[in-house]
Amino acid sequence: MARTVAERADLVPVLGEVFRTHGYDGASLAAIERATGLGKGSLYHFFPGGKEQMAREVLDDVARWFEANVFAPLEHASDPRGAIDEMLDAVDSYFRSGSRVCLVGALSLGDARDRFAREIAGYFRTWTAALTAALRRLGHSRKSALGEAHDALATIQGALVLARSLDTPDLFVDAIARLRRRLLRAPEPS
Amino acid sequence: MARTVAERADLVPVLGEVFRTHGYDGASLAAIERATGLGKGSLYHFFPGGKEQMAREVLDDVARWFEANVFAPLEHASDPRGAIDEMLDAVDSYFRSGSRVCLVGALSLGDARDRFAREIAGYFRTWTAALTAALRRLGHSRKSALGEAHDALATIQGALVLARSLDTPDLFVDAIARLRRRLLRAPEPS
DNA sequence: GTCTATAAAGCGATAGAC
DNA sequence: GTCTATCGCTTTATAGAC
Repeated sequence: MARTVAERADLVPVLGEVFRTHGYDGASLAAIERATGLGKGSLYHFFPGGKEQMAREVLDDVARWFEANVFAPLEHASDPRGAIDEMLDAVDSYFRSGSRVCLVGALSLGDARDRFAREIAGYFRTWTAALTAALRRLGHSRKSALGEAHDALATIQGALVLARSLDTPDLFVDAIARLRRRLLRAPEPS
Repeated sequence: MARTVAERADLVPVLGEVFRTHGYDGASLAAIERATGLGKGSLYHFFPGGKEQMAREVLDDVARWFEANVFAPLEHASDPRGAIDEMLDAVDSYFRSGSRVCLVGALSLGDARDRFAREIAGYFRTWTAALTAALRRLGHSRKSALGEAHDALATIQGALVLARSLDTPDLFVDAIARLRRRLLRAPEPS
């Protein structure tokens, strides 16, 4: 990670990995210095707001990525089946087939949750809405679509926790495969 | 929480709530003193190993509770359907219908994960095995039972994350209701 | 068994030289 | 833009009086 002159743009992803693996409290400035190869001076030059600003920009970055690669397709694609398929591909690649943990989920526990409550809630709320819309277009009732969407998001989040806890990323891949079948099957007639 | 003489037995649950809500890093001794009403002197008298020992005993306590109230029934009850039903009731009441977070899940992220890797993995592994056994007796194939068990645990963990992130505990209750239907329906013929 | 005082280290953040 | 030095505070943990 040695560098001469840092650019803000490629700094944020590195920060993301630090918060992802250590959590907010655990991501000490010492760990951030180590990961970025920058001293406190440089870090505070880029992020005058300190650690909190760093985390906030990382969250923004994640939100933008999901907006572009997951939420927008779900809401606007002409083919809802294809959009859900793409969502699961994107999710699998984003979470590196289960060897990466969800940053938003990681920040949703402990004291960080209060600090970033709005951003965290927004992330899950937007995702739920987008997936619900796609499921409705697939023929689900309002209630059924919302339930399936909640279950899908819970499965993804929970499978990440399980995969990491049991140190078996494949568990996540399998869960995504089952989730794909579940989401793409025809809705039950109501 | 004011008290005159503390007893070790009713100290552990209080510690559990602190770790649950603040995470391991966030659970400072100051917060623990506040919650227990005890000074450092008393705390180190009961737990010479400090914070790590406190967390370890809390994890033990949780493991024992699940062993008695969830795992054992799943493995030995004559009626697997009834056992699964009881499991979901126990889970709902343990997690206070979604307003309580999973301690094991909370410790599975960040640096605490390395410290308690064995205990965390054991918790999820035992639960998976117990639920898989019940599902097999319900008629599922080995593969189908394992998949359903993983999905069920992921749904529970993920629904807790979602419920807390969106500050809507009911989301957890609904997820448990759907999970109940899913687990108790007849296995697909293979 | 409980307290206060204190040590030693780590924390986030700032100042100022270059 | 990057660094080092340093501040002030909090952290975990220990010592010793009661």
